[in-house]
Amino acid sequence: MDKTARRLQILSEAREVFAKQGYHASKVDDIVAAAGVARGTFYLYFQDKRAIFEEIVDRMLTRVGMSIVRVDVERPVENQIKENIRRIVEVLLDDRSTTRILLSDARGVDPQFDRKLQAFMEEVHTLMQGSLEDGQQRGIVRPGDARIQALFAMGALREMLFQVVVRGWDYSQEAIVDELYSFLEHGLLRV
Amino acid sequence: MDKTARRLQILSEAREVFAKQGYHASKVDDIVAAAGVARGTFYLYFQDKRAIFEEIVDRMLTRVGMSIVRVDVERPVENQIKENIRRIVEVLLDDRSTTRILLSDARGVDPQFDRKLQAFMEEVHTLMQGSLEDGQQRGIVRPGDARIQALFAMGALREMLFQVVVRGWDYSQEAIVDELYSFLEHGLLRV
Amino acid sequence: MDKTARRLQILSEAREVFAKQGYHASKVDDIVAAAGVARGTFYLYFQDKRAIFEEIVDRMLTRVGMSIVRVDVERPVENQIKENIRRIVEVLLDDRSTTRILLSDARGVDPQFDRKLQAFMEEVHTLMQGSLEDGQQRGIVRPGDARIQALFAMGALREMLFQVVVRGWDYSQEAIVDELYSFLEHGLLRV
Amino acid sequence: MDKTARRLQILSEAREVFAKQGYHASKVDDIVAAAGVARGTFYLYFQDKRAIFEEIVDRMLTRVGMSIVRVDVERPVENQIKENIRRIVEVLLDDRSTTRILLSDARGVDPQFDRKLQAFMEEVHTLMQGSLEDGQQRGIVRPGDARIQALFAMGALREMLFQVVVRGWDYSQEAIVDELYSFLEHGLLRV
DNA sequence: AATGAATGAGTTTTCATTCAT
DNA sequence: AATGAATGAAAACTCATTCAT
Repeated sequence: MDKTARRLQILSEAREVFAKQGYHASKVDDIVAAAGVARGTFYLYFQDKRAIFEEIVDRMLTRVGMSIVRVDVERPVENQIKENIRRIVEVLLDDRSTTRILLSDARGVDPQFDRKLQAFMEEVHTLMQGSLEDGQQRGIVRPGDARIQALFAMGALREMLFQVVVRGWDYSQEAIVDELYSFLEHGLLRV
Repeated sequence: MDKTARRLQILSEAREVFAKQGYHASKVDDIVAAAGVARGTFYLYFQDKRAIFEEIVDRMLTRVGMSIVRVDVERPVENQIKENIRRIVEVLLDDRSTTRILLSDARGVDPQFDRKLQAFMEEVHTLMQGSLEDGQQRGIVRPGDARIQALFAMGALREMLFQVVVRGWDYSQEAIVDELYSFLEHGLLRV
Repeated sequence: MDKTARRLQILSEAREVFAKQGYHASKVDDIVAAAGVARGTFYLYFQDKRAIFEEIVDRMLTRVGMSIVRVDVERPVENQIKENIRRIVEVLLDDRSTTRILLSDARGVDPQFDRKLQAFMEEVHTLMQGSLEDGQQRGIVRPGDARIQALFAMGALREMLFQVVVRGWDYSQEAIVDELYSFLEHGLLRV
Repeated sequence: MDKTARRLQILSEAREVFAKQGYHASKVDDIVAAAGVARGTFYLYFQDKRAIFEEIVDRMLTRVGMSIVRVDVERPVENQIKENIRRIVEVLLDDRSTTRILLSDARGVDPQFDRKLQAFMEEVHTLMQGSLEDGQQRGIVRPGDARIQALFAMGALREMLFQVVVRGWDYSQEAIVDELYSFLEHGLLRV
């Protein structure tokens, strides 16, 4: 087994351990036991427990970040928004363990890590807010505080994914996207 | 200082410590230092670190739980929903430290605690889902999967409170309720 | 046993352990076993192993430093030099364990510690060199490179104390001082 | 590269590493990195870390030992003493890295090694003491405790070499020998 | 009731050494 | 002979909890 494969293997086992027990309850011993390697081997590939956790999360953040495409206001916006949601959901569902980590151990690992995560969320939020403001000018998005609109959309998505990934709700990617989009479209009250 | 007062004082200081640093980063030392009592004294009033954390959260969960009033389908529903949101937000904003704890250390304290928190959220969720289903039958709530509608509403509220309480966004209780209600009412796309 | 006493006790036991085994071979476990306390207790009083070692050495360096009195060139110099040697020897023989540490583990503990020790030795050296240069001007000290003269004197003293303290040579303080002084006075060849 | 050359190369690189960082701070990793060989290769040539260190020191001790010539009391003694000093200094300055090791990591590597070093020093010391006692009988050396005279001479030499090799003082071999000899001849006080 | 010194189980981390390739 | 991945024993250090005063 070459270095890269071994590294990925440990990373992958660590992901499962973190997903199952959470960051603090996961001991390096649990990880190496899961990976079937000696304790020292772990430190051959990763600086420490925090580093491997960070790498797991970073990889996912990068993938999520890349899945988001800036909305082109020259073209129809609705579909682009829906596509963005679809891609984000796809990436997150593709690696449910990491998504579980992301949604559960979001805070409390350590202050520096908290800041990094917050920065990412703010970046996504800003991106989304921009799209919504564009949409408002073009009359596609309802007027109002776009910052909050973006926030609510993220909250709804987050909660949905949490249920699916952590609680095991059985919804397909398409169903999730449709439900979310429909919610964003009409709200829930008829009035 | 009598027993009850001393107990509350430690509880209160612990709340601040947990709110600021999170559960794991908060050491019993930090708590007793903040409360100005000896380490041993802490254990006269609380079983252990987990117990005081749980009590802080439990009290809040109880208050939130009590603030929710079952929607009476015989009377106009909209206002009752809005009132429920208003009361929940009021309770949560009234004790921002605990709310911060609730929204940050949601998981990872220990498996038993995680389950308790989950149970509460599910209870609220079920309650809300019931109201929405009532509303759907009475034509007030848009048709659709009420379970998901409830979820989205909770996610939006949760995210909003997180920003206000953790990130320091400056919104009044009234503004929060209005924004949320308006979002629930119309969604964000105009279409 | 109050905090100060306990601290001193651990310090004292650590001194013996370091003196007997050297810094690197001395484990924190050895120290706490010698002191008859639990491992955690050690860390209650000292930051870490390096800190207690440094404190032991620092205390001695301070005492040695204070035992050195600047030579007053207005008064007869010989006696003052002899008195300085006497006092240094007295301090060092008074705590043979620490002296053993000082002469054995002089280097290799860690770079920062090495620098501190070197700085002290240079200070003593400079002081001595100054005295010798005064002495040369007053015709009491043989002409020559005072820097080297000071160095040789220190080397001779160091070696003598090493034998007495580490190898167990049986010389009284007075004998040591006399032998050293006599050596400084006449050298060893008759020519 | 044949076995002997490879062995010498590793030995030589290890010497530099030990000289720079001291025994304990030098990791096998540092040595193999410096030598440009794989970790396993190191163990093909040397039993363990202690063995290579010991060999480096042993070689030097052998050379120093061989450089010392027993003083022939039938011939003029002074020159023979000076020649001995000269040769010792020559050998030690010829390999400054090892000399640095010898003067710095004098103790603390491990008990057995400490004993070996001590044995060597005692041998040299005994040799020198013998010469001085001869010299005393022939009226060339000042009367007194020859054991201590030998010790002081060694201390002075040791300190001088330490400054030159570790602190970088710039003295030629000849200057070192002259200064030391002159010190041994007259001491430093005029009286 | 209160104190705070003491405890020691539990974790992380390092690094000399081995061994399959 | 050489490699370097893997090993695991050995240390250091933390901190929730206890208990004698």
